[in-house]
Amino acid sequence: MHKDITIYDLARELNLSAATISRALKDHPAINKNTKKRIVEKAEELGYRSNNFASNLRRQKSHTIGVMVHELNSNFITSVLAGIEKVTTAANYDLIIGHSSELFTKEVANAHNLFHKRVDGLIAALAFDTENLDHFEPFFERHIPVVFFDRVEEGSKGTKVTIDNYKAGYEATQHLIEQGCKRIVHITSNLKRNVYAQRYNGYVSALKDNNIPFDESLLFINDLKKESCIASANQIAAMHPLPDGIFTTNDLTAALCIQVLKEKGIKIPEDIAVVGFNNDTISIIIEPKLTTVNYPGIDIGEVAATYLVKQLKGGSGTNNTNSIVLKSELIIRESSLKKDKVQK
Amino acid sequence: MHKDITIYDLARELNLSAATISRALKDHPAINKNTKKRIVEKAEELGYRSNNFASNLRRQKSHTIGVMVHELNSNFITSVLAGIEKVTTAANYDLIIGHSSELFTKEVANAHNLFHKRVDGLIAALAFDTENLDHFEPFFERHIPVVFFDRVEEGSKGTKVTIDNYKAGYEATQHLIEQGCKRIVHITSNLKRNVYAQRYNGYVSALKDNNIPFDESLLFINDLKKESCIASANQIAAMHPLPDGIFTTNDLTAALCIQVLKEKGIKIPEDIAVVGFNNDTISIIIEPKLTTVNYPGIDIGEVAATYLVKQLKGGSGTNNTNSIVLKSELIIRESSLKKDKVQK
DNA sequence: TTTTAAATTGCAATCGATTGCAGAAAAAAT
DNA sequence: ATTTTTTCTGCAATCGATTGCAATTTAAAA
Repeated sequence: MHKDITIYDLARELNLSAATISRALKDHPAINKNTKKRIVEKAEELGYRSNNFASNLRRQKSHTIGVMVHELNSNFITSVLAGIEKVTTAANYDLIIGHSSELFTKEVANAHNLFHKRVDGLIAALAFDTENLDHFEPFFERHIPVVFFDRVEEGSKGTKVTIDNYKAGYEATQHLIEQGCKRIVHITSNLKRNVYAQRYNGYVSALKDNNIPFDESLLFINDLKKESCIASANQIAAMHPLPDGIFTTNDLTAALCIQVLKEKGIKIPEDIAVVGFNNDTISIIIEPKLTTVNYPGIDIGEVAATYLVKQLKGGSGTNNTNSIVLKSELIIRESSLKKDKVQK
Repeated sequence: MHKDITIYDLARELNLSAATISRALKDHPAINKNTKKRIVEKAEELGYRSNNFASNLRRQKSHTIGVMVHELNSNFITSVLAGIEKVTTAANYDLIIGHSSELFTKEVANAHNLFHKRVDGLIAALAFDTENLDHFEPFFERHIPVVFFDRVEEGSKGTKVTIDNYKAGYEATQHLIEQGCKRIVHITSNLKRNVYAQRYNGYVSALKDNNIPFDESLLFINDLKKESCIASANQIAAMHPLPDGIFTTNDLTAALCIQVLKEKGIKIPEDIAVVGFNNDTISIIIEPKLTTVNYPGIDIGEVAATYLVKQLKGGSGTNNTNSIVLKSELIIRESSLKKDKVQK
């Protein structure tokens, strides 16, 4: 059985004090260069690994950032994680990732767990059915900085990093209108979630600005699960007159709609033009390729992490309630082009 | 600023010793029931949270399991994670997830990090281009149990949880042959990785058993990146005579092939039947829907975690080199059905 | 009532790294 | 040669929970 080497072992070997070892290993300026070198070499030789628990206990810092996401299986989320990782790695923070599978209860459990783990800061996107932010209170109380992204609660404490979902929704709808659509379905979800609410608002505004009356029967709100989306698609296919455009709040929904509608002999985009949201992989697999809103996950992650790290290092006022809005863009592909031909 | 409550605070409040508090909170049998109740209530009241660092330091255990995966954005991996999570949560272990983005260097860094974090055990799938397992040596040396899944190194130490990739490859190929295919392409990757090698072996065996000569020009080995797969698909489309079947080692590759081939006017499955691997979401989005091998991620995760937890609790010999093989199955959809009509 | 056994609780050391302060040694200034 | 600085190192307490062993109290047995 391997025995772990501690700074005391190194101290004994080198006839120095543990204090000196400790300082040398963190490159403390007060330690002589030669001494430092000897220590580092010895540590290497004996395979020393510092004990985080001891260090964290003493310093009352975990040097760890908690990340709470609702799912892992989307381009968007993995991109966000990549962005976060890039920044936190550079800043020498560790990550603990918890995912809620879109369940409020699990989100609460994750929050408790990360709190218990004493993360120094938190980056979080809310679950689908999160009803309140009570589980974040312990963090707020102790001034542990929290940065929300994507799914955000408007009035809450903490920093928020989002895109302009209103604008994205407006542009998607406007694009459909420009393609000649007059009866545009919007499939979305729980309007309590900011992302859906704002995209919806954008959709409504675009209609209004183009003098198209809002028709409640064209609004579909479901839980975005596969079965629900297929059901919605079937409903749409059965409508008279048929809608001529669909704007969905994510790509899988759009893809499923396209699939169902095509099976019923409805032509995409000729009969119905479709616009999704997120720019996931399936948007280029589905046929026709999906017009969608590119949601820049990497940037979101980087910005959120950068901001959090800044707060952690700066030790500044942590209860500031900033909002950071990044740019998104409509990517136009075949699924919505009624008029122009696609540029290959 | 909130001050953290410690067992000493509780001890003072209740006129007890810290030892008693500690024991009561972990439900030690030697503590009187009433005392226990008082302590638990007080802890609740004051918002006590135990300090993991102190506990881990003292017990020399992190009560944490490290998970190393190559990617997060596949059905398979997220299913595995779900399976792992289910088991470890029940057994009261925490998880730290590291993903290598398929990079050997990052896998090494993750291993070091998890080692440094002193995980009690490890569950890992190798990265695409992992060349050796030296980075796992520190775990082996210290008898920290390691369970590999999916991407595995045949002769290595540690437990391995896989499916019978040979059989899966054989069945996929056999299915294509039964559909009348004679010139079957296999698109795969680095044959040093067990999963690819075994599927390839299954493919070769099935050909042999059906007296179809192996044709090297039908074997495509690439890095499975989007561009490479598209390139391969283009090559395939240009072949004379055209192949009549394709068996790919993952679903995205299959989907991209279908897309490219369809664009060239090649009919799927009439001209070329296609079988993928994994049963990712895109397999039902692509048109025609993709025949594929269902890779039971949840089961893999559960089995791997269960085995690891057993080792951790049991404290048994940890260097045993077991192999666990789970069942997989071919899911037949439209993309490969040349003969029979699809059952809707 | 005394003795023995069982049930509770406390003492004190331990895990390993960190850090304020003091002290020693070396270098620079007078 | 002495004083003043500067550089470097060590002492010892601290972070909070755990646990072997001893001590005390209470219950059961004799």
